[in-house]
Amino acid sequence: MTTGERTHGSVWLRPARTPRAAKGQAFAQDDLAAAGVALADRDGLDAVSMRRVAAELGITAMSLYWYVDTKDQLVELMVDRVLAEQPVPVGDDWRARLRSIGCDTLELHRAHPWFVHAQGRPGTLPGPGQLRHWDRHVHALTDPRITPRLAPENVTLAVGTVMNFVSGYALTPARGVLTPYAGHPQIDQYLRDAVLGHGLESLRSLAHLRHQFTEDRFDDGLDIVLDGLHARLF
Amino acid sequence: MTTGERTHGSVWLRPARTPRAAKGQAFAQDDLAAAGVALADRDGLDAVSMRRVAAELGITAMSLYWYVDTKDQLVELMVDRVLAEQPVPVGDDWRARLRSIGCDTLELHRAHPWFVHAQGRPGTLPGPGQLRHWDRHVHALTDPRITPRLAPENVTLAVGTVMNFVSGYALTPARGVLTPYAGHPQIDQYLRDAVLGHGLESLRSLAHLRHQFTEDRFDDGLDIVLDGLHARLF
DNA sequence: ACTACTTGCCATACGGTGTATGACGAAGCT
DNA sequence: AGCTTCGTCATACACCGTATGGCAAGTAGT
Repeated sequence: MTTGERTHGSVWLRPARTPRAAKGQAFAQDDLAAAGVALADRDGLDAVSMRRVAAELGITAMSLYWYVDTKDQLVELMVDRVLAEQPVPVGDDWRARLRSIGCDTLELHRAHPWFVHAQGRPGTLPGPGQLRHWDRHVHALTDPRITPRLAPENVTLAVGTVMNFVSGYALTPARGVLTPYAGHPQIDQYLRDAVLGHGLESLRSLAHLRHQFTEDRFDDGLDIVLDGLHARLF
Repeated sequence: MTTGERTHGSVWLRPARTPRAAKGQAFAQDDLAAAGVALADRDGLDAVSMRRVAAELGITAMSLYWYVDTKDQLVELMVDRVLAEQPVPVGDDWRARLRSIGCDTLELHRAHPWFVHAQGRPGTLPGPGQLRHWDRHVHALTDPRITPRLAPENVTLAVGTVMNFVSGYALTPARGVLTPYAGHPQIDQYLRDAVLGHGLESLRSLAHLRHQFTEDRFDDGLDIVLDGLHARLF
């Protein structure tokens, strides 16, 4: 115990820092998380560097290592902080509540576009915020006021399937790679040449291509998943 | 046209490099992509640096900028190369073919765990490999030998929903954050303390928690999505 | 054959990154 | 008083992406 043991694992396994609570300006881990989230929301995940987060707090980069072993642990804190503020699912039946979960999660991704890339890194552990988040989800589907009673393993299957769909949806930014360029002639030209030049018969019509890239049908996809859950689990 | 115009956009918009084809060792863009893919498969996406990719090819970092404007463009090439080798979907009906698409994509993610994080970066364009990949998918679902005829926008909806589910599934590595630690007493301790300490009633039983983290039910989730497509589109 | 230009590669340099090491004052306890 | 712990910091190192400019070899024009 003479020198600090380097966990090099999850933040949540670090021995808890008990701030003196009396003097000097000492931060909580959540302060670092808040600064990181603000930075990432504003300038993207790549803008989150130890030096910048530290500057945001008015200290230097190396001071952060008092609260955290590693930059990855800081990201872990950011992820947990964002999950902690997720609302509880609302609705009168399982379908409404699962839809609520899906929509809330989509909004999370819209508010924090970096989240999908920070989430679930290997070697991380669910923090208190994420555990509470999961607890809310499980509770929403096992609430006795909800009509059909589900086996526990099917609760996680239902939530997981919805979450997988939403995460996958959030992974492609701005829905359709083309949206920012829509109508740019150079890109139409490229696509036309590529499709025609390689004999891609099924993509022939550019209108069809546009569709492939551009469409934004989150609600339809979510309905499909909910229909599938209805057919298989309820 | 005196100096090189910096596109700072997609690789596919770069004026095509016409290799002398005669002398000196000149690479194709695909050679860079192959080196990058090999590196990422072996050591992860963070290990893909300009210097290392260059070393893999026996040249220096700056030489890569002859073939590519930016490291992001190199990643774009890697993504396209991986998509180009995807197999054509097999099966006798739409359901089998969509399942084939889902399973092939899952295998892609298993073989190239970095792919999910490299895919769909803003400002990128679908390359020839990805276009061919999409063409194969559209073809698989519009093949006249397949029983129900689908509206074009529903073809993309079906494929997109399956892909979103699979991508979301691939996003959490090693299925369940806990797998690598399974049974590690320190982690059981942490989880128990966290759940009990915060009064997370729905997560009370550790067995349940285990389930939440550990389960690997890709096939069930895919079946759910396919059921939903059946209910809504067919 | 001489020139002019293009191609492919490289050396150097700059500002940024994560973090290892060790020092430092201030506060608390004995 | 002395000692320990807390929180912060300065310095340093290896690595990163890439801007700039140079250089040898091959091609094209005359």
